[in-house]
Amino acid sequence: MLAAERRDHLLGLLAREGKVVAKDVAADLGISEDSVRRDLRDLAAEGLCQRVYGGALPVSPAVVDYAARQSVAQDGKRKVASAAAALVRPGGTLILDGGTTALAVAHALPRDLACTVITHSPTIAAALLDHPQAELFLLGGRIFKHSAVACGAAAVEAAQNVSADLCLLGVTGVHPEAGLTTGDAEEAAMKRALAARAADTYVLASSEKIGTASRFRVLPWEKISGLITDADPHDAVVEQLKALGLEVLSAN
Amino acid sequence: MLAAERRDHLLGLLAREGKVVAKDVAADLGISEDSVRRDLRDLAAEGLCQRVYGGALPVSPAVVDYAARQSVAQDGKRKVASAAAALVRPGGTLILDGGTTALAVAHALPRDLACTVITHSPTIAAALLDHPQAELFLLGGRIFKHSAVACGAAAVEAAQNVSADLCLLGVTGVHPEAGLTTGDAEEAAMKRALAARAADTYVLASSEKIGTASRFRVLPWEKISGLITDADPHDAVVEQLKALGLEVLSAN
DNA sequence: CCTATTCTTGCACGTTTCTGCATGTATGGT
DNA sequence: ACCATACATGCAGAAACGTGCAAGAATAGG
Repeated sequence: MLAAERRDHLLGLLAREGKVVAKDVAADLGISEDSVRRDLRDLAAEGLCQRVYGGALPVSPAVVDYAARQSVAQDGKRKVASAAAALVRPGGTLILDGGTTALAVAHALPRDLACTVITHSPTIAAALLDHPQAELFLLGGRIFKHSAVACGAAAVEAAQNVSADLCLLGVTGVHPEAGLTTGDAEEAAMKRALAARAADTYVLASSEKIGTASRFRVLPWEKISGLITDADPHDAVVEQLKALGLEVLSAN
Repeated sequence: MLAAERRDHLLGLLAREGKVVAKDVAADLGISEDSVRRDLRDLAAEGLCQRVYGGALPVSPAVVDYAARQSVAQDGKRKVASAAAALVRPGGTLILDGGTTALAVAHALPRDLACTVITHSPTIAAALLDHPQAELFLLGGRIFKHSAVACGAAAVEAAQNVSADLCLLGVTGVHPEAGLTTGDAEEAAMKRALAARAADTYVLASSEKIGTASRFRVLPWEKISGLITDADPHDAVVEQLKALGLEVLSAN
């Protein structure tokens, strides 16, 4: 029995029966309950199920679909996400960008944290629906399919009407010379609009983004408060960034 | 029996029957009354029910509506949804309301239909992400957790800037005298705003909604083009609606 | 091809959480 | 005022949980 088989089996059960009981599955498949629990824990960490005492329940289909397609669960992203989640203060207002790293942040937020979350990503909004204390505000606009977020003039305009303590921004490239970059001009504009509405802006970038550049500049270094990454603090590029005066928070 | 299942069962009872009697539930599920009381206490602490001597009552129509919608996923909605999906013309613009019936419509739309979909539901937006030919426009605003849609002043305002050929509206009650109703005032206002922006508005109502009324009026009969339901066309209430001049499309 | 390392899996242990019962108290009806 | 029922609390057994550990499998490196 391969681990991937177990995972599929569990996801199948969740889809077909709406629940999974750890004990039953263990008996059915002839494996230990510990393995089932471990699998469920991992699936829950990826946002593919909701862990409950005794087993697990499905999360909303939209979230599952999306999370299954993207690999939210890469270790680097998870580390960055929990470091970022630690910056969110109870009662504060948070602007959360789209993208898988930001989605990981949403999953890393404590379930009963009382805060306001502003986002242009329907996926992130869906992921936070079960946070009873969280106030959600969705920025509307034309949906860009490849990144599944609202962008464009309407979204940027909607962003003008909010303000927040903290903005967590995902980018696809962090390069000492090219700066913070992303692959789409509309997305870059949207990120700029979001960052402009927060007192502090931190950029999330798992290690593979460090030292790379995409096509469109998002922001100059001066506009951001810091960078959160799991890259080695003594990495050459990271050292360069620090030399530019950038605060680098290590997520490890 | 998982704790979460008991919770769902209780919420379902609250929604369907409007009350829960601790003793009866304990007998039905074969668990102790103490467990039921504990669950009800927890639900009340989360604001999902109102604890009374001997059991519990629903706290607000909106919550009840949502819990009920969560628990049911029946055939009727699918029938209504595919009948509604057939109204959508290629190249057209569709306003899709939130709610599970509307979500079913989203799933019923052909995968490569070229059309523009405007919605205030992040869930529906997420469901349509894999329709490559569909243009999506999301109306933003404060997210109402109970129904997982954007409502409130910002959302209504955003709706003013769109227009469409067709609006498909879900409601929780269709009653000859009370009209089209739903459980939450903000949702009702949002639905009104959506309907006002479309040339044609059709109301989706699976059979169990027919003849029932919720607390808030959405629209008068004159404002809608027709009703799509899987109820028996010779049902007494349906006949009454037809007598009012309403076009009733049978989904079967 | 062999060895070292990492990963996975199941087991054992201590800890936490749940659940039903028993007791005493509070509530509502008669 | 009385009684039946519902309630809160404490308790104990059971179930589920997390963690550390060791044996085996898979992988990487020589």
